[in-house]
Formats: sequence, C-alpha cells, structure tokens
Amino acid sequence: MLAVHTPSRQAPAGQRQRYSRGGIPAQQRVLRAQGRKTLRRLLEAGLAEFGARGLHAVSVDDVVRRAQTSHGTFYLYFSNKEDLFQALLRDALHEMKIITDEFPVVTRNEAGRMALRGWVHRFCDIYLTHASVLRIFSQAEIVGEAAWRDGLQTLFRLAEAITTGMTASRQDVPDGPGRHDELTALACLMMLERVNYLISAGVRLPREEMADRLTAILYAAFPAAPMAGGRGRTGTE
Amino acid sequence: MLAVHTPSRQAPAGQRQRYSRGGIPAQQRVLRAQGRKTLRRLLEAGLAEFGARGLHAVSVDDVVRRAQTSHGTFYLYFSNKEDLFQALLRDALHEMKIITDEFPVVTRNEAGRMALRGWVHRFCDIYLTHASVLRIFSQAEIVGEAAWRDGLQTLFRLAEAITTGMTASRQDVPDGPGRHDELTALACLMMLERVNYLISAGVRLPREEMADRLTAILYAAFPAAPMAGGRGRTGTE
Amino acid sequence: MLAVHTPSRQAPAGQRQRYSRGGIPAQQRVLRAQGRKTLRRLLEAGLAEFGARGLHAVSVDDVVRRAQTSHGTFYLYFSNKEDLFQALLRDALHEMKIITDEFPVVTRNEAGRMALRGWVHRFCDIYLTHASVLRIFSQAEIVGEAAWRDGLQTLFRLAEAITTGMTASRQDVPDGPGRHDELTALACLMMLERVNYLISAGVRLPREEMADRLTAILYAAFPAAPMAGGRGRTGTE
Amino acid sequence: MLAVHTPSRQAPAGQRQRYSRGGIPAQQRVLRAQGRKTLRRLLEAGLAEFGARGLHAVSVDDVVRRAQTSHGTFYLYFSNKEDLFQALLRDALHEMKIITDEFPVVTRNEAGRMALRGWVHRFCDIYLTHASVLRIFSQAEIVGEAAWRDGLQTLFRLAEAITTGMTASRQDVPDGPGRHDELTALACLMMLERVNYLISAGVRLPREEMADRLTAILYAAFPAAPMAGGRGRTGTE
DNA sequence: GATGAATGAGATTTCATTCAT
DNA sequence: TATGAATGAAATCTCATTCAT
Repeated sequence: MLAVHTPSRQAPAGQRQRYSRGGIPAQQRVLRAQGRKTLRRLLEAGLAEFGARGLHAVSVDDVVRRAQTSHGTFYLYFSNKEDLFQALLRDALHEMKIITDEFPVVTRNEAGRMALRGWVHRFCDIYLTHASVLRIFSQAEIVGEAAWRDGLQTLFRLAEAITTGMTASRQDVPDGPGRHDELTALACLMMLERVNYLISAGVRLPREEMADRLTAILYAAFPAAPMAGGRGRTGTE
Repeated sequence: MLAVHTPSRQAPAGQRQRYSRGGIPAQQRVLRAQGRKTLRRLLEAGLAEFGARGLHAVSVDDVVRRAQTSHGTFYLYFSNKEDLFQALLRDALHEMKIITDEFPVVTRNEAGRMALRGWVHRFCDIYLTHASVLRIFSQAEIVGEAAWRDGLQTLFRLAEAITTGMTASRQDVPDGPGRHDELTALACLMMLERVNYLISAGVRLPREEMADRLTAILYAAFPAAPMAGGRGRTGTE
Repeated sequence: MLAVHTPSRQAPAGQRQRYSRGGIPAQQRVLRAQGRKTLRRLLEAGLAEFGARGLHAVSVDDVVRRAQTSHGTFYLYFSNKEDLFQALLRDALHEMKIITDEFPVVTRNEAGRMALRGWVHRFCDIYLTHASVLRIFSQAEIVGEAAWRDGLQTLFRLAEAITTGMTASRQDVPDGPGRHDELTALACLMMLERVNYLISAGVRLPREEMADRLTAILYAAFPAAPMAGGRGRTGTE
Repeated sequence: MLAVHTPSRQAPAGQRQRYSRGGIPAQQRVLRAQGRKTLRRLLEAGLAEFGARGLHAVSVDDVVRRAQTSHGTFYLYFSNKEDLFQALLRDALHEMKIITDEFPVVTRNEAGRMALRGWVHRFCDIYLTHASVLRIFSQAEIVGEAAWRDGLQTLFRLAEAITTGMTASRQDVPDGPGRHDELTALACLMMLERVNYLISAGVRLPREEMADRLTAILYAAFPAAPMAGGRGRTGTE
C-alpha cells in the first residue's frame, strides 16, 4: 500500500474548532457614548427581569424587549444570558465586599450594640437592593462554577470579618477567635441572608423589628468570654 | 402564630405556565402491583435526578431514562414534571411536620440544652435526607404557587413550635411568647435551613461542631427573661 | 479565616456538563415499522436536498419539509445535519469498497483492456449514483475530521487495488509494483473522480466516449514493463 | 475547442441568494494611498481566512478582524463576501490563463518530454500558490453562477492548449487533434487539478515524484499516432 | 475614509406533551 | 399498562448588511 499518505488534513483543519466566534462579549471593547447607554439599558432590564422571574424563566427575548433593543444587539454586549447575570452578580458581590470592610468592632456595651445594629441595617438595605441577583445566586444549581466560587469566597470573607469584629473586644482571651467563633459567624451570616431572602421573596415581615432581632441574636451568639467544651456558656449560668 | 406572614409571593410570581392541559394525572387510579412498582421507580428516579441537577435542568427524559421506562408512561403517573416534584416535596414536608411536633421544651439547664441539641441534630439529619427536594424548594422562583404556600406554612408552624419550646420554661413571664420571640425563632430557623443547605450543596463544614454551634446560638437567642424595648438583653450586662 | 470551606460544589455539580442530551441519535434504538419508514424518508430527503444544493446550503428545515415530517422528528433520528450526511456518506463509501474488490487483473491484451473498460464503466455508474454525497465529500473543508479520514482510507485502498490489478500481469518484473505505480494509480483515480464530478456537476460530457478515454489513459499509464529512472518508458520506444 | 461543454450548472444551482442589495461596491472609486492599503489588507486577510477555513465557514467578521479594520469598511470595498472571493479568484484564474499560453509543443523525444515536465512543475507551483482559492472554486456548489462559468472557461481553454501542444508534432495525421484528444486532455487536466488539490488539502505526497508521474501519464495518454475505433492503440501493438 | 452600533431574519436545537398501537 | 413515535412552540445564537457619526 502507498506508504506516502498521511490521511490527516493539515492546512484546512481549522474549520472545525470554531473559536467562540459570535460574541466578542464586549466590555473589553471601547464603548462610545451610545454603546454605554445601550449597555446600561441592558443591565437594568436584566436586573428587573431576573428580579421578576428568576434566571431561567427569563429569556433573552424578555430582556431585549424591556431594554427596547434588538436580539442581535444583546449578543454584542453579552455572550449569553448567564454572562449578563454574572455582570450583575459582580456588582452585587462588590457591594458585599464593601460592607465586609465596614463591619465594626463590637464592644460589650451600648455603643457596640448600636454599631452592630447599624451594620445589620445596612446589610439588609444592600441585600434588598440587589435582592434579585443575590436571590438567584443563593441557588447553587443555577450559577456557573466560577461564579459560585466567587460568591462563596465573598461569603467566607464576610464571615471572617464578623468573627473578627465580634471577638475583638475580648480582653480575657488573648488568643483571638477560635474555630467555634468562625462557625458561629458563618451560621449567623446564613441567617442574615435567608431572612432577607424571605423578605425579598415577598414574605411580609416587619423589617425594623426583624433587624433588631437579628442584631440581638448576633450579639448573643458571641458571648463576652469564649465558650469551652463545645457548648456555649452565657456568662451567668 | 406569627401574624406577619403573607405566604404569597409578590414579585416572582410570573414564571411561565404554558402547557397546562396535562393528561389525566393518574394516582387517583387504583394501582396494582406492577403499577406501584413503576410509580416507585419514577419517584426514585426523580429524586436522584433532581438532586443531581436541580428542578429545571432535569428533563422528563432524564427521569424516564433513569427509571427505565418510557416517556408515555411518565404521563400515566404524573401530569408533568412539577407534579412529580410536588409528590416528592410532600414527603419531605411531611417529615418536617413530624419533627415540628418533636420540638422539646427547652429548660434553662443542662437537660434543656441537651434536648435542644438532640433536636437540632435530628433536624440536620432530616434536612440532608431530603436535601435534593428541600434545596429546590428553597428557591422560591421555581416552585408553583401552591407548593410555595404549603412550604411556607410548614415553615411557620415550625417557627411557632420553636417559639413555644424555647419560651415554655419562663416562669417569670406568664403572658407567653411575644412577637419578638416569634421573629427570633423564624430567624433561627432560617439559619438552620441555610447552614444545612450549604452542606448539602457541597461546602464541607464539620457537621458535629456545626450542630453544636447552632444549638448554642439558638439557646443564646432566647434569654431566660424576655427582652424589653426591642433590644435583646443577656442577663449579665 | 475559616479553614473549613471547600468552595466547590460536590453534589449539585452535575448540572453543567449536560451530556449530549437531546438526540439519542437513533439507529441504535430499536425501530419499529413506522420508525424505519420515517428514517428512510429522512435519508431519501437528505440525499435529494444535498444533491440539489450542497451540504451547507441545505437547512434541516429543507430536509424535514421534503420528508414531510416535523422538525423535532428529525432530531429523533439524527443528532444534526452532519450526522445525516455521514449516514449517507457511509453508504456511498460502502459501495466504493465493493467495486474496490472488483478491480480486475488487467492483462496486456484485448481481454484485459475489456475488463478494465468494464470496471471503469461501473465506477462511473456508481459515482453518479452517489454523486450528491461524493461531491460534497470531495470538499475537504466541509466534512468532519473522522469522515475525511474514512474517505481517504477508501481512496487509498482503491488506489492500491488499481496498482495491483494493473501490474499483476507483468512477467518480467517479479518484484511487484513499486512506488511509482502506486502514485500513478492514485493520480489516475483522482482523474476518474474529478471527471465524474464534472459530469455530476452539470457539465455535459459524452459519457460513453469519456469512459473509453479514461480506460485508454489508465491502460497507457501502466506500461507492460516498469519504468526506470523516474521517467515513464512505453515498451516500444 | 471542446464543443461538448455546457458551462452552466443544472442541479446545484439553487443556493440561497438572500441579501442581494449590497452597498455600492467601490473599486470603481479612485483609491488613494490609504485606500489602496486597506484594500490590500482586506484581500490578504480574505486569502488567509479562506485558505484556513473555506468560503462559507469564514465570516466577514473573521476577515475584518484579521485585516484590522472595521465591519463597515469592508462594505466600502466589497459588496459582500462573495465579491471578495471573486476578486481573489480573478487573480488565480489570471495566472492560470498565463500558463495556458505557456503550454509547449511536446515532441516525441526527450526534449518534448522535458518541456512537458517543466510545464507540469509550473502548473503545480501555481496551483499550490493559489490553492486556497482554487480549492474553493472546485466546489461547484459554493461559487456563484458567473464565477463558475468563468472558471469553466479557463478550464476548457487550458484543455484546449494541452490538446494542441500534445498533438502538434504528429506528422502522420494532418487533420489535427480530434474529439478523442480533447477528452483526453480534459481528463488529464482534471487529474492534475485533483492531485494538487489533495496535496493542498494536507495529504502528504512526494511532490517531485508525483510531478514525474503526472508527466509520464500525460505523455503516455497521447500516443504518437491517433487512436482509432474508440479504443486507444499505442502505435506498436 | 473609517468605524462603532444596530438590526432582524433565520438556523439549530430542545423538550414537554400527546397519540396510536 | 406500556411505549415508540411524532409534534411544534420556543429558546438560543449567528451573521450579513445598513446606518449615523
């Protein structure tokens, strides 16, 4: 048999591996005034639609209809629906990072309590502002691997900040916060998240009072002295 | 019971409900041995698939493939995908109702604490058993109006049970639990839910220690004496 | 920071890697009478459409319209347009393999010449029968890597058969066909292919006379004695 | 000249010709330095892209990206993708016309053989230089009606030149080349085309040896004396 | 001349659901 | 009961082409 043949195409091989093609997801592109305006319209429309119906119930068509633009235009700015969601998520997580840094040192006195209360309020406000997106994010199933990782990181950073702020004023325990405290902070954070989720999902709860309760629970969850033996100990027992 | 709740979603109500005229759902039908077996296979397949991919990512096709049956057969037992989900959800909520009744009277002593701890453990176990379904349920957007209402009711009943159990031993306050306590209970319940959600979603947390923390927080959240003035007061201040 | 977290989802990880899903490309499936009929209709429609317009100019829509079936049905039998094409190509290549085996031993006399002529005729007939598909195949750019490889293999096998048949009767050269002969056979084969391509593409050539010419060229291309020194030598010069 | 050809495609005529009203093609316009530069960049980009992926797999976007210019600019120079292709094809066909005129008179001696060999070499070189375009052209389905006609004309001219050159030295047949010779020339030309196509498509063949084989076949295909009775006859049988 | 932006028709593919056997 | 087959609405995404600046 012919020894010469190498039955694999060299040159014209390229046509199969279509590299992403359609998209140039934009945002890298330099946008002029008009472009920026359209981008903003799309982001706003996405936020509104997602908030009203959730990620998968919303079609790209819904978004562009609300943004008063065309189907093709959408793909000029985002490579798909998820991409749009990620952009919105980025914003929300960014704000979360900001209030992470704002978590106060909670001292064991009225001032500390007030500071904590202020922060809880702020958390609730921010959550509700970005509720549409955060609500969707909290559904692990739905977001991509990368976004999920991003979000968890933000979550854990926040838990860390809470741990630090809540335990900073303990004079009698120089060794700093322990694992217990971190788990406590994480649990409290989940509580904050979910309560606000409920509210954003339409369950009518008295927001002011709820904020007070959340503050109280957080405050009580971190006793002045650290707990021993895996069980909490409130000072006076 | 919490007077606050309005268990109907405002915003996210809109998800598309096309294809309504499902075909004579069966289940009313008297099933013989073979029929019951098929039904069970479908339920198991549904649970497994939902757990692996979430409600909307699973197609009827996935379910019947796993159940080793045909497409047509599915519609002999369920009127649609959501119908299958509801059946699974019913089971999970049923178990939740059971542990609702098991919530102990938590006395202000070691025995009370132990009882509470036992219950928290049980809650976690049950949650994780039905995690696939509960996880999906906790995504308001996704389930139908009726199921959402059902679930919220279960939730509020549970919050109520917690309120009662945690405040029953207060001798000095004969007027029973107040609104504060109910909100506190609800918040704590959300914490329980979400922490278990995290675990079920694959975030590796030390389950034993976490259960201890949750117990401690719950315990601390309900001080022996009721709080006055909208702010919590831990006995020792 | 919390040491516990492993921010990667275990359980619900599955929803991303949608395994092919829609498709079950059929042909594996056991088809009943009706299914086989539909499959045949699709294949016939595909052949006709491809013949009329070429692979990429034909849409799935064209095929189902001609096959008098629905869009969804198409995907019950083929995973996409290319899949349909491959099925058709398989048939064509199969026939090519058959005539590969039929290539005669061409002796240096009238009988040999007649045998060769008969085979050339048969090649032309088969080519024209499957012209729609073979024409498309001969456009490397268009077919997938695997199909291309398959086709080239068939090609080289055919070239090999020609080499053998054309040189078998050489008594004076016991060492069999050389590299020269193989290249000659390949070149002649390409000639056969392309001439028939022209005809199938609508260029009106006298088929009978052309078959005679092709036979003559093939015959002349393989002189009774092998050529030396890289240049052909017809025995009698 | 071959009387047989009808250079109009019957069957494969149908490819969709939507979007006809292209925008004032330019090229009529007088181009200044900058304009000429842009035009050249576009042509080069087109050649490269077409070579890598084939006509229909390349989008205008691919071309302008490679040419480092904008989408709008493209339509300043070409009315559409096909227009760009035609421009490139024109160049290739032009070179083909040039070597058409260079086909030598092949005498029945070593000198004739050498002249033929030289020309075959040159043909191969030119083919491979313009391979991207010629390869696409040889896919009838793909090019427009006019281009196809143009190309066929070039083809037949070339066949005619070969006929003339190969039969010019026959002294014993004063009546010139017959229909047989023209068909032979056409067949040989198709062989040349397709072998070079294979090479350009990535099949590794020894180019030098192949050129030798092609020369030999061509030489052998035209015997010194014309053939009679529809069957080839090499003078000495 | 050049280019960012917009457009919308159309192609591909999926999937819940129904139906005939 | 069970199931293979069919359906068609709808979603996603692409891309040639036009336009305003």
